[in-house]
Amino acid sequence: MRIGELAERAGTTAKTLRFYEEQGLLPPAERTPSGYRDYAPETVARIDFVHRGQAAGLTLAQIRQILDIRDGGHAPCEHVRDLLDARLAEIEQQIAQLAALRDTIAGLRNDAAKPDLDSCSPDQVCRYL
Amino acid sequence: MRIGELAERAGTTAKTLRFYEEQGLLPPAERTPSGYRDYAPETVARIDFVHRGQAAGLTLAQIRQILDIRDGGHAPCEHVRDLLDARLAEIEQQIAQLAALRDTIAGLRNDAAKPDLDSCSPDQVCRYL
DNA sequence: CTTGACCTTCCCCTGCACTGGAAGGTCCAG
DNA sequence: CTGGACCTTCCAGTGCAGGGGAAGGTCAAG
Repeated sequence: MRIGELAERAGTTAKTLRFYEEQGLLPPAERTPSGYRDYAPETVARIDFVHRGQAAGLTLAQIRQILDIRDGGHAPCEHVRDLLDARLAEIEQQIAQLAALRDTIAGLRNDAAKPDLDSCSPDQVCRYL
Repeated sequence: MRIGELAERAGTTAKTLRFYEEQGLLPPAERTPSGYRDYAPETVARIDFVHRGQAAGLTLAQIRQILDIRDGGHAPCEHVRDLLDARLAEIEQQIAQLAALRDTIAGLRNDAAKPDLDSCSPDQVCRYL
């Protein structure tokens, strides 16, 4: 299978697949005599795994780590569990930060709606901020 | 006031202030005869405004728009209100996406804890993903 | 007179995950 | 044999908000 077909089957682009190879997410592809990359059908599953990892919010570098462990013949379970736990903690923190930001902005927005603040003071940039 | 002092007073770095000038957030500074930038004390307030805008999650480009309007002699209130409203909507969406991602990951993590999945299947990369 | 702190411009680098485009090679149908 | 679809490598850029560091000018203290 050539790179274009693989890309289509895996729902991505040829450009991205070359990038993945460069980043070590895909092993260097076999080549036809004329130099075209030639992929085994199973490669689709590997790309799907990359996509699932991305859907879980992992970076390509983290996904690469998992694949490296697996390619080394080991089970990456513990590592993956740690990564997922770390992501969970990060996400909770991000949500908390965004919630705080939302409250801040909502407060600014509210203050601005007060009737006694109808005029903009000329010596400040903006009464909203 | 020279750039180093201004940076310290405003809680930032000289490098960043030159960057802000380049980006149009600060007007081109006055220069001493020897070419040093020379700032009026009020400049601190402008930089503080930039920081408040950032704290509200606005990009430098958006903050620049506000400053441009104000520098043009108009009140940027409506524009700022629209920006804040847009930010609020964005934040809500980001929170919702993160919450969904959190649930996804927590689900994966949970599945992995099931006792009947103790062994990693050798034909998949990882049972967690 | 020299040292050291400060300033100037200039260009490149960071992280993340790609994307665009140029110049050229290959393959198959008509 | 020609056209077009596909492939190759390599270089460069995207967005965001700066940071690093070189090469050189300026200023006040000792």
